[in-house]
Amino acid sequence: MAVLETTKTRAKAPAKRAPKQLSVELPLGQILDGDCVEAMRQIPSASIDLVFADPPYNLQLGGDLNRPDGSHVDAVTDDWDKFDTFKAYDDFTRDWLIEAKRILKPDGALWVIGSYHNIYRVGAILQDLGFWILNDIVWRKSNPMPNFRGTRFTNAHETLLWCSQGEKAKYHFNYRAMKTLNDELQMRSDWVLPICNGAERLKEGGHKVHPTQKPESLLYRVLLSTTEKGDVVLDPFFGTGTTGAVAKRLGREWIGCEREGVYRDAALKRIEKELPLDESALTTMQAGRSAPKVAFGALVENGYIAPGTRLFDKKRRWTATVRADGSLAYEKQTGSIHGLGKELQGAPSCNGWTFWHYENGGEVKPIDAARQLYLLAVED
Amino acid sequence: MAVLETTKTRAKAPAKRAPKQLSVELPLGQILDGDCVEAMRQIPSASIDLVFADPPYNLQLGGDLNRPDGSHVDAVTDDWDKFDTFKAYDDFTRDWLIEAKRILKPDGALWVIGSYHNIYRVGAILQDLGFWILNDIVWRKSNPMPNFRGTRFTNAHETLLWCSQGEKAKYHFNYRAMKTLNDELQMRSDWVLPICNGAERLKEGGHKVHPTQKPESLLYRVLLSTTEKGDVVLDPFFGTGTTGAVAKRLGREWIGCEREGVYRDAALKRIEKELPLDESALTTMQAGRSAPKVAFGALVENGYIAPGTRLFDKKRRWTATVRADGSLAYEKQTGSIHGLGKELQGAPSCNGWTFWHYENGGEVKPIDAARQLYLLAVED
DNA sequence: CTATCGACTGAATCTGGAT
DNA sequence: TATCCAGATTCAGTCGATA
Repeated sequence: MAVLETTKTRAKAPAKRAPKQLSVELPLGQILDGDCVEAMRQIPSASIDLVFADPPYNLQLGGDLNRPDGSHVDAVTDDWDKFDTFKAYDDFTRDWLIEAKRILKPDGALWVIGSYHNIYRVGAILQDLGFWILNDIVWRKSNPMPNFRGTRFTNAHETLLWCSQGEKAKYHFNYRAMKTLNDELQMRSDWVLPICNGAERLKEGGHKVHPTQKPESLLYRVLLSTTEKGDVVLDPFFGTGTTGAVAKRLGREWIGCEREGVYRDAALKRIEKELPLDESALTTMQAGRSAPKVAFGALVENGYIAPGTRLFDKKRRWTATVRADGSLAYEKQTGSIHGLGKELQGAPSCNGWTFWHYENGGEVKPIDAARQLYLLAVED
Repeated sequence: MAVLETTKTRAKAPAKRAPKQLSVELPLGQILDGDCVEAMRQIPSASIDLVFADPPYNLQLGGDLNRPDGSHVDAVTDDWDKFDTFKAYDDFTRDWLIEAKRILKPDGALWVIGSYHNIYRVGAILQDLGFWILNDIVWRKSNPMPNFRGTRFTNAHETLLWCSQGEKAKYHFNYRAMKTLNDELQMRSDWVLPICNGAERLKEGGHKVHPTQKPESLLYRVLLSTTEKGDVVLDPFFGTGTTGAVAKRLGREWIGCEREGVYRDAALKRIEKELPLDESALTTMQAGRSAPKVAFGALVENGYIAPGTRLFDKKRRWTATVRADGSLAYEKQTGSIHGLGKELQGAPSCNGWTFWHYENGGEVKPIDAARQLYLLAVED
């Protein structure tokens, strides 16, 4: 058993919310054998940063399914995916969600993935348990299996739910990292990713080891968006360990629960081979991630904006003067770049970085341009 | 009140399932005043082909929200979207779903649209009531409102559930029309459509009449995919009548329920102005809609494949002869293009159109190529 | 007449730390 | 718990005015 210091410095996690210097033993980098509810009972309360769950889908497939060319579709018919009634599936779902909620930190988060067969039940139950849905994410499959019989729309997506511990609970979202990943546009709730096949798909003797292996790109985005380096991620339905593999690569700690020995063996072998990204790659992500909190005063201190500089709004309705401490003065009013802009406009809020402009070499630029220059210099 | 003959000839509806020559009075082309559950009680059982419902989402919004430029976001704050608890919302949902199920024909279908705030509750409840989810459809908005605070993923989609009356119930799906609409690819479960704005958005004195008016393109696809001309469509949350307008355009009958007089008035005015597509346009759709069950015999009859032509599989394991009635002969075996292909391969099924090939001008082509030529000629 | 620019808007569960 | 205040934050599209 590894020993984990659960208290970490995290941007949005105030010290009062985190357990104080509580050393707890967590089975990091291990796959717990047996039923996931039993396994999770071994985990201390409020010790996990993220739970990612890919529970059985409760697929109610009828007879065999064949493609138009006669070949057989290898459907999910494993015993672990059989539930007699909605009631049985609901009970099962409630049980594991209750344990997941207990082991999560107050600012931890839950992800669940499912299809229309089960996700509506899972979603309603987790809301009943107090989880607060932050987004539902659509994984739009770029290469889904067609509907061979032409009886319905091609089932081309699956759904993920991202939840905090409750309505008022804190949570972590790496907004910048996601925006960067999406070519400087906000990341949307629909993600286009291919299904897991090719070299990534684990096979044994020509057959896929697990019927519903998830693509690593999916876990990559989940972990990058809602965890920090060093966070502990638990997957109650570990399967062949996609969560563990990506966690290891991204420098996150992981714990799995899995009943099937075949899956556990395959997962351990797979994760063993996985190499963590080196520090520099992770740091680059970190830089993209953390908010560039620059005080305007820092620009003045460092000579990017000289005291006495005249700042004005786009329409030059107001012209203010920069003071040595980084505050602005307009007639008798003074304040921060944000506060003064807000006052003058009578607006509920104002982003001073884009509101105020200055002249530089005959060019008019928002002061945000100076901030960018400063950031570039500081990051080197 | 109009009088409707509920028995119609419909491809997949066997006579035994439809009520026998039962004449019932339905308020076609009318908006029923008042609560939708009360209103639906006036509708006879098993008389409606399709229910499309856009219920309140129970958004549970907090305080005000401003855009980064300081402008105010006009949120949905109407009373009709306010529920005290999940329990209250669930009760409301169960009530209208029970009535919807009663008035639907045995082979009728239900569509519901919602967001993550409500759709998981709606989905679980309709499953509990025996509705059978056929697909969940993701409406991916091409122009959603951004997440102004950078706190979550852009909420860029809404979800629709398409359900039959039960696991074994029949339903209608215009596979061909959807495939045609999607450039000859199977229509997928994710639809990219813009939100409703511009000239389509109903306004009164510069303000939107309804806060959540749905785009007509969405209803167009719903009605075209799962109803026939002349079907009766009921919308329990009629609002400003998008369902009615599109139904009228597509030659479907419609019934609405709506409590708010302002919405009712706007809807009636709007639908009044709507013009039905003329018969020829609808017939063209009809042609696209019904399965292109081109009998292989028709190709033979019309000279696209001559009797006596030798057909063979790709690997030329078998070579069969086309007979005058469109059947094939291989040694002592005969059968349809599909049946014989299946027999020879010992496969559970076979698509004869792609299995069998013929030579034409030195080129080897699947007989599906001949079918395409035939379809092109017939459609003119 | 066209091109450009600015204002406006859409089902949104939309901050956080210090006092 | 309530209040205050510093700081951070938007995409696609329509429409009308201006050049």
